[in-house]
Amino acid sequence: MVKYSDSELNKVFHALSDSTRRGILARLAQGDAVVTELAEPFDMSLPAISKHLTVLEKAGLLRRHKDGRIRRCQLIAEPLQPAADWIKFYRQFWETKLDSLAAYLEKKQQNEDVLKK
Amino acid sequence: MVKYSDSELNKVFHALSDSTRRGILARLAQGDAVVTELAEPFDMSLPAISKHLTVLEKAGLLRRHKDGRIRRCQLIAEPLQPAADWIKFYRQFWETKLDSLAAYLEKKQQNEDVLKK
DNA sequence: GCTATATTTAACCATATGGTTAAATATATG
DNA sequence: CATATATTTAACCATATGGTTAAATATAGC
Repeated sequence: MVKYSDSELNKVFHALSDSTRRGILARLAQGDAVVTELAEPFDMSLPAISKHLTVLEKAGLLRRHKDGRIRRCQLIAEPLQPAADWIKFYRQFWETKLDSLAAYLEKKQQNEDVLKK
Repeated sequence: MVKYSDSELNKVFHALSDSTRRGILARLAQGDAVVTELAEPFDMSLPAISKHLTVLEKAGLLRRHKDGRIRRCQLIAEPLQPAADWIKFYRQFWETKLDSLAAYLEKKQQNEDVLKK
C-alpha cells in the first residue's frame, strides 16, 4: 500500500470539503470532460471553476491534459484510498455502537436490566 | 441509512482536513478525554485546541460533556459514515485501474499486445 | 471567601479561500 | 491574417481559518 503523508491527506480532505469540487469529481466519474463541460452545471464563472480544478489537481485527484485549445480533465481516484483507509478505522465505532463512554454505560445498563428480569 | 446533506458533508470533510483535528479524533478513539489531555501532544495554546474542538463539534464528530470544572470529550463516529459512503463510490476506479481514458487506452493496448502474440 | 485549575471567549493578526471581472494566452477557423 | 473559442492568469475583494495573548467564567479545594 502506498504511504501518504499527513499533508497529502490534508489536501485530499480539503479538496472534498466543497460541494462544487465533489460535483466535478462525480461528473468525471462518468468519463473525462473538458473545462466548459465541467463548468456548465454550476452558476459560477470559468475562473472560479479553474481554481477548483487547481485545488483538485494539487490534491492529486485530477489531471488536465492539453489537447489543442481545449483541456481534457481526468479523474485520478487513487489519492482517495488513504482517505478511505483513514476513515475505515472509525467504522468499528459507528458500527458496533460502542462509540463512547456513554454508549458503554448504556450497554452496561442494558446488561443490568437483563439481570434484573 | 441516514441522509446527510451536502453541507454536513462539507463540514465533516473540512473537519478531517487538519492534522491536529485528525490527531484529536485518533486520541478519542482510545476513549473519552478532557481538553487538557487532548491538547497535551500539540505544541499549541489551549484556545487553539478549543477552536479545533468547536470545528469537530459543529461537524458532529465530537461532544463535550460538562463535568464539574472539566469538560469530557467524546468521539461521535456516525458522521464519518456518509463521508465513507461518498468515497466508496470511487473505490471501483482505483481498484479496477479503470480510472481514465488513459487507463482505457492502456488496457486496449494490452489487448492488442495479446492479439499480436 | 480566597486561590488555583480548567476551559472558553474576546480581540487581534496573517494567510487562505472562494468568488468576481478584465486581460492574457493559445489554438482553431473563415 | 483576423477573429472566435477555450482556458488561465492577474488583480481584487469579503469572509474564513488557524494561530496568538489577555481576560472572563466556572468550579474545586484549602
